[in-house]
Amino acid sequence: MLKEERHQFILNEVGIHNRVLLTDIANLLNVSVDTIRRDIKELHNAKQLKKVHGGAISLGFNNYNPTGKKIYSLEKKSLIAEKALGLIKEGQVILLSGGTTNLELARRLPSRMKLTCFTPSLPIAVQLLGKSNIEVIFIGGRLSQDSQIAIGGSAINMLSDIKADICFLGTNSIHATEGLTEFDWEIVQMKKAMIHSARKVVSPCISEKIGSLQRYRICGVEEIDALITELEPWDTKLDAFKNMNIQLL
Amino acid sequence: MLKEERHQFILNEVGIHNRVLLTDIANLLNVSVDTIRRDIKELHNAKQLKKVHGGAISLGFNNYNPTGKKIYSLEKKSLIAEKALGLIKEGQVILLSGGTTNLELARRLPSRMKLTCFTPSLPIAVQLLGKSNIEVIFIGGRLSQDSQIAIGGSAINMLSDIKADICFLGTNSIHATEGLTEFDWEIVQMKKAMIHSARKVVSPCISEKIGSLQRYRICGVEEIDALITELEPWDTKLDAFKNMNIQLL
DNA sequence: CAAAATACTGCAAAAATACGCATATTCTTC
DNA sequence: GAAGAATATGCGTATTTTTGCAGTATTTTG
Repeated sequence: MLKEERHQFILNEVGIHNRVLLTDIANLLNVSVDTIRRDIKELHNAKQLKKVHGGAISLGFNNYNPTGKKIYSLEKKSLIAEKALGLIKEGQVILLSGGTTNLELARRLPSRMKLTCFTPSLPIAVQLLGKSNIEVIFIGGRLSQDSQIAIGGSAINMLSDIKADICFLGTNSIHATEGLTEFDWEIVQMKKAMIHSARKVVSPCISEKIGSLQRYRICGVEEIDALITELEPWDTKLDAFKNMNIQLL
Repeated sequence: MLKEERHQFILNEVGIHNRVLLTDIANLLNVSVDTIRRDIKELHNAKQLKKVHGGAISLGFNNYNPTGKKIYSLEKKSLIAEKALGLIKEGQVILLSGGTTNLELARRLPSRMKLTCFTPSLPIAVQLLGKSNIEVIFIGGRLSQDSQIAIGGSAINMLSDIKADICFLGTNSIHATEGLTEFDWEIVQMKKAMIHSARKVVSPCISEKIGSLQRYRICGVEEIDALITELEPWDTKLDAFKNMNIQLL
């Protein structure tokens, strides 16, 4: 492995987690701690990150994201993505809908776990293609310009041939009694199809979206198996979902 | 093997994998490491890649530059793309295979002409999605990591439902008597299917690729309707194709 | 404060590189 | 064509870079 590659890897990790541990990287890349230490020292001198005792941290966390609001949302999505990772097991077939939360999840999929991923989302496919351990299958069809996912009969048709282990179904709105709703009719059709193409449906959803309502209905809350939010399990926002035979993470 | 060929090969590898190891390339091409070292040094000075200890890495690896892939042979490819544009008419359905030349073509598609584009190529789809006048339909399927296009039965199946007006079929090698050939078997199957999915097949091809030969055959030269190169029509390299009932641009 | 974890230093082996030079190949020029 | 120039390639050797290891110093933590 080239030194340059290690540098890229470290910077990427720092970019995602905002911090890295010396020993973790050394284990991950199968090189000695000293090597990583030297790498981090170089990157520190090049002002690409900040060296600290035991590892390194991102130096531009506040500088990179100008609006404090967005950081917050991104942090939530990171949290959700990390929780979602725990549901995935080696060798599984997973189905990823579009959305930024799922994109965060895709970025974090571990690079040593063999997986098969189906997705109709262009940005997610691009992200996943960068990982050599993941077999990516794109659900083809007409591409929607604003959501960047494939829609239409052809895509739904392709979905009908799939039975994935888990579907991560990003959603715009979730409501305890009204269920999951969407703004776009075509996307609703896609998501309905995706639900039928997986044994287990998990919905990653930041708390802002809880309780909101859109024009069209995808399904009831009882049709999904788990809801992942950034909240702690005892948060009152989740009360409405608590006796609904649905896993809350 | 010519030096230019090696340079192309190296740049291609870097383009695909973002990195190359000196020793790998030397083994692959059966030349000494010194030769490759010198090649990489030249390419480094020409700012086509970045030389590092042990190999080389892509220039745009860490800068977030999704569009500016690589500038290799760009002028030639631009010329070809411009010529290809002349074949496209308002309202047509076009089918674009993968490859950097087609990517250039996609980038140049006029933003006022209504078009429907089918493609199995991830980067091309991303490019086209930016243009609001174009309806993009992605040919889904298993994504090949190297070529970033969808391959396999599912993709070929989807192609069988299409009859486009023109197919722009990028090719790795074209030979007057041996026809179009490819390195990868799966991609050959895709391209065969694409030929059958269009009324007219046009092959954009930079002159370096003329006369070269790969492992597997896609089709004979007589099966394509036009060949677009960056050369002038009277160039002697094209002599072999001149009495073959094929349009030369 | 003491134990554990982490950092630094010097060193040696291995790998990669630079350089000079001999040989082979290609390109000119006549 | 053929001689000569220019370029490209491969090999041996000296030099530099990288990397892991061991010993010692420093920081963290309970």
